[in-house]
This record gives sequence, structure tokens and C-alpha cells, in this order.
Amino acid sequence: MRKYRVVADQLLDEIAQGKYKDEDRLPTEDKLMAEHNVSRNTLRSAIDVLVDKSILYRVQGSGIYIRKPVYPDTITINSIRGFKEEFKNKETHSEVIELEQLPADKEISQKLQCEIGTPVYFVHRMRYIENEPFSIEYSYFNKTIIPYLGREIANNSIYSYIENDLNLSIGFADKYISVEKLSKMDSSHLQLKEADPSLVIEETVYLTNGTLFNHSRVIHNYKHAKFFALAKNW
Amino acid sequence: MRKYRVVADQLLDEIAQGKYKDEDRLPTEDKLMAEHNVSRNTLRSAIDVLVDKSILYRVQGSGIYIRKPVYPDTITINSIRGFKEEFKNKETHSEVIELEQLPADKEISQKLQCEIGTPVYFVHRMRYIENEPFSIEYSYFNKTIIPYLGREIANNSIYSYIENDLNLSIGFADKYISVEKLSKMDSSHLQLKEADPSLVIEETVYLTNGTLFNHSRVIHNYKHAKFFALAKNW
DNA sequence: TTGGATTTGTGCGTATGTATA
DNA sequence: CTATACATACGCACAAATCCA
Repeated sequence: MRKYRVVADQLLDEIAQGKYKDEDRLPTEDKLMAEHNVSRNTLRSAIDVLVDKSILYRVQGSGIYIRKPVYPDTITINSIRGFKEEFKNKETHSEVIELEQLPADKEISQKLQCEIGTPVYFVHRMRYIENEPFSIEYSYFNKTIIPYLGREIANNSIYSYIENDLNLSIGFADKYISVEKLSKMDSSHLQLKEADPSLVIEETVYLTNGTLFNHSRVIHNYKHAKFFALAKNW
Repeated sequence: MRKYRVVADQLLDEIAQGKYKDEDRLPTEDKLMAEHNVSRNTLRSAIDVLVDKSILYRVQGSGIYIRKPVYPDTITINSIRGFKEEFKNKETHSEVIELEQLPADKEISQKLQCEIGTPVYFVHRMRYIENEPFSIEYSYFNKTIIPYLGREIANNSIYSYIENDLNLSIGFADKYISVEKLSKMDSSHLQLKEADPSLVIEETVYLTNGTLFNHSRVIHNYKHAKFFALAKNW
């Protein structure tokens, strides 16, 4: 693994274990460089990772400080794998309501930026946490990029299949967040009432090489949907 | 201004003017270095800025590409100043419902991480876009850090007052996003019905030196609240 | 209050690794 | 397989913000 990632992981471990909790502050860059045997740039790349993750913040002339931890049971919206990762200390499972292969119609082709008629997989899934309905997912995958998708995969994690089995590298995603009143069908799936609130995230997901491979619309149970985002003052 | 920021701004301008729209791709790093007379590190810092803003993405071995533009009329959740900035092509205004100075009670002191009794400003504002109610803001400012706040400021932009007049540097913010049913009072302010959906953002805002100075709870009209976030696969 | 020491931020140069074309 | 282009890593110098005597 890249050196700066190793250092980032080590620092993350140390922070998690409370090594710096008295000070809420890391040693100086010079000390960390010596400790981890890396150059200044490499160390700073490692710190960058943790700053992006909102674990640390830096103050010029002063030091590198540890942030207050994010509230538990919230999904970090700037991260791609929300569900299983964020709730790994809880029981989570998925239920595939529908999975089929079909040719892209006009709407789907626009969302997946592909030709009309391109074969795509459509997945309709429910997500549960501790057996409580958490979200409904309507998802399309471009079959040109994801050549196969089956129920056994969708019951587990599609993303870990894509990364570990297909050996593709997921890069980034656009997410649009809005609020809607639930349709009758969605409300029954979520065990809520029609016209109850829901938090809707539409996301477009790309490989690291910029290829668009997935578009999803995820409808969240308003009672459980709590998201976190870090904002910067550009 | 810092060199890498100048380069970032120049590139942003060029992109906005469609200079690269045929290719959707920037010249190589080597060419950009020569063009802007900067070192590789400086150029890469400039590109980093635009990648963070989801303007560009990089593909190792291939090039630097221009992203599809974000939908208009959405608020970038990873940016701190949402309202006036994102809707600067529209008429926006604020209406101060309440502005008072008071000592922090237990709840406020926890949210502002200060002692009970610390003087704080409380601001209750409505935000309008094209004269449509957009959001309700309940905001607390630590008076130790923000020594004065008046109605004439709150009618305008509190943040520009803090940065330009008080000369403080706003750094970063934590945002928690959730969905709630509207209370009777909030619904009337938003000209909606009681129990209608709303998107709620609780944010804690820090100066660049890590000082917590503001906590806000902002309740958005579900008909207009559209947010955007860029997610990375860490 | 000032000024020096400390600490992070910016910028330059160079070499090598790795993914893509 | 080779060339191209971005990614990582090293070292150095100076700027700017903060801290402290």
C-alpha cells in the first residue's frame, strides 16, 4: 500500500485508541516525520486524508488537532459506501424485490449517459437495520461495464462485488438530496403512511477512470435517516 | 493571493468560458505548468482545489477531465455559504423575526461548547427566494467571539460581516441532515401545512483556528430544498 | 507590546511508480 | 511493448500565522 495511506491508517488507529486524547492534538509535523520515517510531503498527504474525513483540522502556526467525533448512527454523505460501512456494528440486511435485465429507455439512457437500448440491470431493493425498514433503492447498472449481476450478489453488497470480484475501482459520486412525500407503494414498504416525509438521494456513481456505471434513487425512512457532511469555506 | 489559487481561478474562468469544451479535458500537467509558469506541486494544488469543488476529476495515466455541471438551483452542502452564493442570480432576502442577546442555558452551552451563562446572540430569520419562503433559521453566536450583532447585519449577510468587518476567518462546519414533520409555527412561516415534510440541517461552524462560534438549525421548505454533495471512495 | 521561536502553508526541483493509451 | 500522463515520494527554502517569553 502507498506509504501515505499506511501513515494515515496508523494515525487513525492511534487516535481511535485515544493516544492523543489528553491534548486533542497531534505531535508536530517534524516529530511525526521522524516517527514514521517519511518526508514532509508524504506526512502531509497522510494528514490530508484525515482532514478530508473530518478527523483532524490544521491551524497554521499552531498545530494539528483532533475533531470531535461525528454523531454515531449517521451516514457520511461524502463517502460512497454508506449503508453497511456506517452501520457495521448493527445487524443490516437487504431484500431484493426485483432484479431484471432490460434495454435502457430514454430516461434511463440519460441517467446512465448511454445509448437507448443499451442493456442495463435494474435492481429494486429494501434495506433493513435491526429488521427495521431503512431505505428503498431503485438502481440501474450499465451492463456494458457490469457484465453480470444476480440476486445472490444483490442480497449481499453489490459494491464489494464490483470492487473485489470484477476488480473495478469505484471513484466518485454525485448525490442530490431532497425531500418528498411518500407514494403509497413506498410508504407500505417502509411501514409508514402515505404522504409521510422521506429523504431522497439520487446518485450517479463513476469508476476512478470517470466511467458512469450506476444511477440510483434511494428513498429513506425519515425516522432513521441522519446524514453528516463536512463543509469547507473555499 | 497564493499562486495556486490564482491558477485555480484562471482555470475556472477558462472552463466557464468553454475553452476546453470540445475535449472536456485539460492540457497535460506539463503544458499547464509551462503555461502558468508554476512548478508541478503548485499546479497540482490548483487542480486539487477544482477537484474538491467537483469541477474536475483526474485519471492516472490518462488526463484531467471536466465534470458535468451540477444541476442549477441546488445548494452545495460541502460549502459553507449556501444561500446568497448559490442563488446569486435570483432575488433573495432575509427577514429577522427575532434577534436578542441572552446568557447560554445548558442546551445552548453544549451546542456552542461554552460555559453556561456565556453571552450569546440568538437570531431567528426567514430566508426568501423570489419572495417564496425558502427556510427558517434558528442561530446562536458566541458573543465572546462575535462581539456585536444587530438587525441591520442580520438583514444582510452575517457571514460577510464576520469575514469582512470583524476580519475573522471562517474555516469549516459540521452539518447534520435529517427530515422532520413541520411544527405548526414553522409551517405557517413557510406557508405550508402542519406535518408537511421539511429538510433540517443542524450545523456547527468553526473559524480556521478551530474556534466554535456558531450553531444553527435551518428548516427548509421541502418544495425548494435541493442539495448537492460530492462523494469520494476513500 | 514586541520580537523571536515554533509550526503549518506555499513553492521549487527531481526521481521513480503506476495506470492508461 | 512503449510512450504518455498522473501519483507518490524525497529534499529544501521561505512565507505566514501563532505562541510565548
